[in-house]
Formats: sequence, structure tokens, C-alpha cells
Amino acid sequence: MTPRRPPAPRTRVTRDDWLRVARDALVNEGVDQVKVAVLAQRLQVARSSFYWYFTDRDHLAAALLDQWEAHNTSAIQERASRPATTITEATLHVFECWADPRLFDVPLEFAVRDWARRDEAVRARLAAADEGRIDALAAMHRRFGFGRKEALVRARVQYHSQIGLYALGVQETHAERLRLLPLYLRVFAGAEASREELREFERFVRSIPG
Amino acid sequence: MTPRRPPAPRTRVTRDDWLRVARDALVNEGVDQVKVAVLAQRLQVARSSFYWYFTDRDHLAAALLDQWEAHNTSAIQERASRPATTITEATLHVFECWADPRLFDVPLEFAVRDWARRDEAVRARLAAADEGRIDALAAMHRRFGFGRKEALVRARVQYHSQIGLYALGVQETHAERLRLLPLYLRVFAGAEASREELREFERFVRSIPG
DNA sequence: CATCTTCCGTACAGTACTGTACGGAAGATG
DNA sequence: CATCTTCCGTACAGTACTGTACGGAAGATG
Repeated sequence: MTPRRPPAPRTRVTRDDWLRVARDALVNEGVDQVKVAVLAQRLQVARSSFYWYFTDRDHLAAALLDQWEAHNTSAIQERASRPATTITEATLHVFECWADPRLFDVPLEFAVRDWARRDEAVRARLAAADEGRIDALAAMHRRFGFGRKEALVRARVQYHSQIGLYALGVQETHAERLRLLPLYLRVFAGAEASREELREFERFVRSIPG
Repeated sequence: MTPRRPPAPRTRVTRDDWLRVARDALVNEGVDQVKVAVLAQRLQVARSSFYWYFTDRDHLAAALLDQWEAHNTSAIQERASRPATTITEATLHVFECWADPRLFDVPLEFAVRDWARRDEAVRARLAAADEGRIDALAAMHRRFGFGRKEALVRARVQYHSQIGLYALGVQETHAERLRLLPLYLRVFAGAEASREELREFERFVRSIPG
């Protein structure tokens, strides 16, 4: 009846493989391009494998969102709440998130933001995340004597500015980042960083691989 | 042969109609959802009408980009180069762009940014636009005595912060915007705005319809 | 090594699009 | 009012996807 097939190398893939290529497609091509057929081709496997791990496309989308939330949301809050003796030192702690791609997955963050603009449920999750992050930054400023309103404004400016920087897709080198650092701190923190604080941050930046 | 059709109301559409629904689809659903079949249905017309005005989808995409460039790029540069006696007054001029949706089409701006993340040619046009806008803001700061480096940083912070604010999809009311205005100015311009300047901007905001 | 479980290849049915061909309707023009 | 031009309806061919059905391969298990 059915002619015997050649032994075939049998490239099996895991659920994580599907998630990984889905994340890449989301980041590089947008949520509309996260297509089962396309991912299957990239994984060199039949689409039916997908339907073993996920019920449908919506199920995959939910899994991608869970991954984003678990990774990016805590990074900022952790750094913002870390003990510091000056506002500039505290601000530099937060800067570590922006400097180290392992702490904050920028491409994924923006893919989710694009996605949110077209999906009500995603939008709600994202708004909650933004609020939590800004609250953490505002609390940080308040610990260094800023009033409630000014702390909120400074938190917003800092967060918006960073998100905006990413939104523009600016590719600053580490060198330029360090060169302009004192000026950024003057604007964001309203104070001058000490030599030691700057040196400490520079050490951190140099320790980032890549 | 062919049975006579009922007279049919004949809803004809123009090239601008196609562009309008395409813009709306781009803004609300992303470039991947700008589909001839969908737009035709929204216009209640056959798809063949589209192919009368445009050669294909790519041609429509180019027309959308032209429209964006013509509208949004000049608004900021015009306000940034307008004469002013203080840095706060100059900054408030630029703020008019962010306050008045007629001057700067925010939804379209962000739809184009999403699009650029996935399309090389769009990315290049967007990068050129960003650079031109920031240059205009930096030149504005230099006119008020800031050094070259600090003028650039202040231009960036202001522009990035605004783009970031939009990226977050923050919906500030005019009232809140006005309430926090002096604080934003202190951060961006590094100076206090005069009562008269604030009152002038408030008048502008109140004159915006809607 | 017989059976069980996990995963995937193939095939099918259905949907949603793109672009082309062509004829004809309706208004514009002399 | 005959002809011309502009635009659109219908029909067709082709492509790219989604989700389901089912059988079977390959490793896991006793």
C-alpha cells in the first residue's frame, strides 16, 4: 500500500524550540508573522508537531506573553529598590538595566509594545507593567527627598526617555554612553555624580560580555 | 446572455478614500493588516477599484509613507526654530506639537515606527527624520547658551521622552498636562518658566478643539 | 521483546488573501 | 446623442495559511 519511506533523520523539536522561533518571529517580524506554517519550516518539521504542544495560535501567543512578563518586569523594580546613598548612585543602579541586555530584553519589550497597540488584552498587561515600573522609580526619587509630584515627574521622564530611546532604535556605543553619562545624570537626577560613582558604573559596563 | 443587474447604488470611491482607510488600518492594526481585500470591504467596493488607482500593495505602502513624511516631519522643526526670548518659551513652542494632534499625527507616527522595525527602507527614512528633528531641538538649545554636548543631550532627552511617552500610550488630560508643566520645564529646559509664558501656553492648549 | 507513549509526516478541507482579465455601467465631452 | 474615459463588478487562477484526522515511527517501559 504505502511505499516504505526512507529512514529520515527525524529532527524532533521541543516546546521550547517552538517558543524560541516564535519569539524571534515576534521580535523581528511582528505578531502577525508568527505563523505556524512559517515556524514549522524554520524548524524543519511538520506543522502537526506544533499542534501537539499547543492547542492553537492563541495558546502560543499567551505563552509568549508569560515569558515576557516573567523576564522584564522584575529587572527594573529590583534595581530601583536597591539601597543607595545618593540619588545619582540610585539612578546608576537603574541604568544597569539599560546597559545590560541580559537584564532587560529590549527587542522583546518592543515587540510586545507593538502587539499591545492592536490587542486589548495585551494592552492591559502592558499598562500594568508600565505603572509598576514607574511607581518603583518614583519611590526611589522620594527616598532622596523629592516631593511626591516631582518624584513622579522625574520617574516618568527617566522611564519615558529610556523607552523613547529604544523606540528610536538609537544604537549608542558603550563609549558614547559613558561620555554623556554625567550629563544624563544631571538631567535625570538633578545632581552631579561623584567620581567614584561614575567609576563604579564604568566597571559594571565593562563587565558586560559582548 | 448575462441577466440584467439591478441598478445598484454605485458607491464610487476616490484614491484618497483608499489612502484614508489604508492609513486607518496601518494605524490601528499594523502594516500587515493593510490588505486590499479588507479595505475594499470597508469601502463597500470591489477590489478591482484598488488596482485602478494603485499598481499593487507596495505602491500603496509608498503613498502612505509619503503622506507621513509630508505631515509630521516639518511640524517639530518649524516650532523649534521659531524665535523666542527664553529657553522655556522656546521649549513651550515645541510642546505645542505634542499638545495639538493637528500638528503631529501621533498614531501615524507610531504605526510607521512599528513598520520600520521590520522594513529596511522604512527604517532608513525614519532614522533620517529622527536625526533632523533632534538636530533642530539641539540648535534651539544652543541658541540659549548650552554647550554643544549638553544641547545635544537635552535635545535627545526631550525628544526621547516625548516619543517614550507616546510609546507608553499614556493618556494625559490637558488639565494634568498643565499642572505638571512647570516641573517638566524645569527638567527639560533646566530653568523656571515665567507666569506669562505658562499663561500663554495655557491659552494655546485651550484653543485646541476637542 | 511486546506494548505504550510521544511525537511527527501526510493528506484533506476550508479560509483568506493577491493580482489579472474583461466587459460594462455611468458620467464627461464634443 | 454618439463616443470616450473612468471606474468597478464578476470571474478566474494561484498562493499561503489554519486546524483536523490518522497512521506510523521511534524511543520508553515493564
